[in-house]
Amino acid sequence: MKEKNISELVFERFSLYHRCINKLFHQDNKEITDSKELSRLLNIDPSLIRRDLSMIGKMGKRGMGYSLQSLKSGVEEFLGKEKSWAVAVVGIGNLGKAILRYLAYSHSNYTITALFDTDSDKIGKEYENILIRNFEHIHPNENIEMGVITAPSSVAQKIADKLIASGTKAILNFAPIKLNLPENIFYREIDLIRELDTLTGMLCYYSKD
Amino acid sequence: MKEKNISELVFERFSLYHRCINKLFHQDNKEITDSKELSRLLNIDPSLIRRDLSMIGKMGKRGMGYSLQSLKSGVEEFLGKEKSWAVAVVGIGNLGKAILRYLAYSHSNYTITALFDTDSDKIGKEYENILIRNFEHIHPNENIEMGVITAPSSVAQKIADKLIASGTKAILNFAPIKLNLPENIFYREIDLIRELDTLTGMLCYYSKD
DNA sequence: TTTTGTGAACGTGTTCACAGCG
DNA sequence: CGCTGTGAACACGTTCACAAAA
Repeated sequence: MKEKNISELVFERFSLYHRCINKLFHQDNKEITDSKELSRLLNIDPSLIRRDLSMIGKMGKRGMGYSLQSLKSGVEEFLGKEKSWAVAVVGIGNLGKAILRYLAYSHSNYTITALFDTDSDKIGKEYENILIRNFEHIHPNENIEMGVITAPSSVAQKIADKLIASGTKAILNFAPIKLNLPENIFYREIDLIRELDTLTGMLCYYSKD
Repeated sequence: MKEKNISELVFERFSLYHRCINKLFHQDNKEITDSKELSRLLNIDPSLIRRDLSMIGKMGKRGMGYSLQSLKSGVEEFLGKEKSWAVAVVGIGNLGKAILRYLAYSHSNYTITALFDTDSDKIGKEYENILIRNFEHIHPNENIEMGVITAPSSVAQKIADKLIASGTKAILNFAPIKLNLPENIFYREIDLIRELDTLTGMLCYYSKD
């Protein structure tokens, strides 16, 4: 695909860098930072931070650190934060509403442009001034850039297929089921039970004897 | 702490194994499976599955595969699924409600035993027959085994401190902020913006040229 | 001197390949 | 023979340690 392969872990950390840099710059009114400070704030090894940041160009000045101004713009360019992304939420239960409201009120670069559901009781209603539509009618050229699936597992695959048919290239799935997706779709999943199971598993294993 | 260190990744996969084994056993009424079948269903390399499963004892029969019955009980014991875990949810907004209802209706081994909030408008109300209490009054001996923080970042640290003071040993945090926690607390976090940022970052990076 | 940027070392997690057992 | 269980090889991610630059 491209010159250098970058792992998902790097993008995840960049999201943390982005949040941290913004806090230092806008809240604390700082002008510069260094890998040691970021390390302390994020609990990430300073040399890993330097390695990550060096991927977006030689951002730092030796002996000085990083200019927050230029670091911010570098990171924002890398993460695509200079543009607003059109997000569709499919499944307007409590979780869908939580995400909708969260994105609506925290000023992020994500804009909910469409809501869908499978439930005819919900279809036709509005939520936060956005009409809830039948997910069967997701049509091509919707310009959905990211789809968030918050519907039950039983319909998750159908929803994913519809989204992909409409041109969506990235999916965040909260349904606890393995989706069959083409290779070129970017995909992440969040699975509440898996998180809880991981915690209890560790509790059990590391607590006895 | 113990004889062999097991990575979080292993516990995460065991959660997937658990779900998959239950489907094969109870839904498909199968009696046996093998690493190849599990691999196909979960997209995990069969030798990794065998390695994982071998951690809970020699579960399989060479030439045959695994008895779903005994695999199920082995996995459930490993993940602590034989007992019910007392979960408190702190922050009863849409997200807290989503989790509460999800856990209430999907029969899992997690039971919400307490709800807390910081907002006096919500305190005193009930949700799904559970009283919402002031998080300041989380008291010792609550017997909260896991705490789920769905409150805003600004109060997340205070909540974590209260939970830990009451004896909670595991925390799942949805607030996008680094918590300071003692070493002996098991911790996971879910960060919506980080997930979206990771997707957009990959979209940007791998789509141009 | 301070802090970056990065090759090299290290550690962790996954896959290979096959011996061992049913 | 078929499939598990597992050492050995490999791949990937992180940390070390230091030369280079401000």
